Amino acid sequence: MDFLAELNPQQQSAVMAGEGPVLVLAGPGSGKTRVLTQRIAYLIGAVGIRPYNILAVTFTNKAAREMESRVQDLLGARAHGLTLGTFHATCARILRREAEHLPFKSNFVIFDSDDQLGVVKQALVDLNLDPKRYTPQAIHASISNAKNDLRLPDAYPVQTYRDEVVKRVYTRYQELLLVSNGVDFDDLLLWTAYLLEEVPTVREKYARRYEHILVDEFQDTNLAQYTLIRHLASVHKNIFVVGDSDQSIYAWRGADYRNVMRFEQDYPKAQVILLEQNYRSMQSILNVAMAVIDRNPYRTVKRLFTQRGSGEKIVLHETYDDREEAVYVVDMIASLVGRQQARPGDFAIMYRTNAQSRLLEEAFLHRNLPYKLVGAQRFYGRREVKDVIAYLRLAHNPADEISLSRVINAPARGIGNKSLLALRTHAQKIHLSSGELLLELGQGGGSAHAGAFAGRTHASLTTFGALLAGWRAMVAEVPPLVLMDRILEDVGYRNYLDDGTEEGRERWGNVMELRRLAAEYIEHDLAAFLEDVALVSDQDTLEDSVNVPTLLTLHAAKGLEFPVVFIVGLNDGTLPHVRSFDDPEAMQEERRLFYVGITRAKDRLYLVIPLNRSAYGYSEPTEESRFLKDIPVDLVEEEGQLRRRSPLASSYRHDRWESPAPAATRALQPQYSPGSRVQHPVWGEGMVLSSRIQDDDEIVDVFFAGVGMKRLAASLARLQLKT
DNA sequence: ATGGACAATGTTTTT
DNA sequence: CATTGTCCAT
Repeated sequence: MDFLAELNPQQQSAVMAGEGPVLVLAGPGSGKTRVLTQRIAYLIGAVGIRPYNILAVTFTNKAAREMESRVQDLLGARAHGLTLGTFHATCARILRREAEHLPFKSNFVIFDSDDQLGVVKQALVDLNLDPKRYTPQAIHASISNAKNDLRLPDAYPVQTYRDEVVKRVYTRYQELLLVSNGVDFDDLLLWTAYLLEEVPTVREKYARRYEHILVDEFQDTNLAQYTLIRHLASVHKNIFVVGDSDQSIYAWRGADYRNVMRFEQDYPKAQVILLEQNYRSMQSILNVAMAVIDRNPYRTVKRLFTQRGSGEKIVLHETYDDREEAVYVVDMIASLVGRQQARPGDFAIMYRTNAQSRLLEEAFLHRNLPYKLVGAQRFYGRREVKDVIAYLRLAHNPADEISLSRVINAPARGIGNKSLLALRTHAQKIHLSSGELLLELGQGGGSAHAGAFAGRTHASLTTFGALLAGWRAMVAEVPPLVLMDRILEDVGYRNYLDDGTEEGRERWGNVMELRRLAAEYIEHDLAAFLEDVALVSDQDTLEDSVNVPTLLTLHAAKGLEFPVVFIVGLNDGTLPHVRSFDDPEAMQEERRLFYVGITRAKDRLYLVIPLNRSAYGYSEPTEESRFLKDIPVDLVEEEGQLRRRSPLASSYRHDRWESPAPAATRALQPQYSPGSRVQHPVWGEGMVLSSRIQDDDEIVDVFFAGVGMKRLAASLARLQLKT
């Protein structure tokens, strides 16, 4: 196969590795997607493995699509039958097929994060717990962590009283999901792992089928994912994983890069292949990246090198505040585009938190320049979009209580909280779900339950039930689009949204956008549409055909590359985020996040530091990101000196374990604290108002009676502390 | 049952 | 500050 000639020796040995487990440690830009796709092509084209017997898993749909199209390019129709998809989608498919072994039916719905929060709230209500004391988000995070660790409610470890509470909520939460015939994201993995573990016939079936398994972004797997892969590979043991611990940025979601080490333990005979050559970035960018990541302890050092050339210095730019930062970025882009040094689509602007996109968007809008923003919930999180999806979900699976309560009164049709509660109570009494009871009412079987509801309530419920029954009958007969149109028509959704205001028109526009997406599902049914909609990731919404700058979080940037990258908001508290300060592990992850951002850049990199940051409407001075201090000064070009910069590392040093802590150990402790009394040779006795360490000295503000406030350097002013 | 007004409360990252 | 939720008046 001639395509092998285009690979370097390491890539070749990965692509053509023989049977057995293989671990590929791939630095950024080292062509790992290429290796994965070429290996699939090699297995099919040269080894003669049937596509049907190969499984390749990724984390995002975008990555899956990318691989799919590259495999297509290499093999064309010969690739037909290959299983290639995200972890979640692959698991969903297995679960639908094997539902008979599971506590839900194969038309289960997938609850998104909003729904999940709703279920937690409901569980709190059911258990009479105060949501003020136990915030649903925090409880949900604990539940999610447990699931990622493969712990069902019964096995939830209880050490504190809070654990006890979480355990009860978790139990109720699972009950509620099952009643609705629903699963959450974590369940997709959890149930699949459980299925493969507990049902040997099923495990055998899949493990026999998948002669070769390939896993992308292996460092981001959690225990559930690791376990299910292990089971799937249990017969043939041909498991080929690609990852980079330095790019592990999802620990908060249960990902454990130690799975890389676990892999080496579980498969001691695994071949390990290191890909270090970078095909993406200029050397200057790689040097900065290495300077930053080398400060992390306990890592395999990778020497990133490229043949692309040394490249320009990285630009470090300070601005007065985040407003000005946004203006600077947009101006710079406009000017580079104006001078024809780059195309608008070459730029990406990356930030730590989503909230930071706002000022940037405003700056673009202000200059009337287009941009695109990565973020799915910007669309799928909209009320109107969620409503329409909920209608479809309800038609698909009437047991879905969450969707039911969402749409039963939107638009208002006289079924308020009271009526809904009555419906639920009565349904429970006769062992039906609310949706099933509604259907029964709608199909004319209403008289049997007439006594259960007040006249008006009964009428409204019956009317809605009849609508639902009509949609339900259509589900199997017509494409999703037709059903959707019928629903919109039946409930008068357009009138409900379009109130003549700009906002109303926009909302209806969003519904039409969803309609366009549904229109693509002709071959595939409603179930497929709902599943895809539930499993879209932020990255998936990225449209790369449009030639405009991209705004995205550092997390969303993983796996992407851009000619020119701006990383903004480089101050302590934002890039290492405050919430990571007291946790060394989290701190290391912040550093990796910065590293991921840096290594997205192909040609030029701009690091922007706002000296003041507005939070809650107020502007506050900030310190620059501590990570910047690790960048050797000769690698950067500084701009916008609004204040004296603290020195960057004077040269590149390889003392990875000697953390940049010397600054802290050398740092002086303040000798004077506010309120203490001091004696000055000239001004007499005074009281210390404040004191701070600056450079190598202590600066003390002292108030002297009859003299006023004086600012003194402790080393010069012969102050004496009075006891 | 519905909608408006005010209060509280909160900001990490997302399949 | 901006969103979200809760309470109250219609």
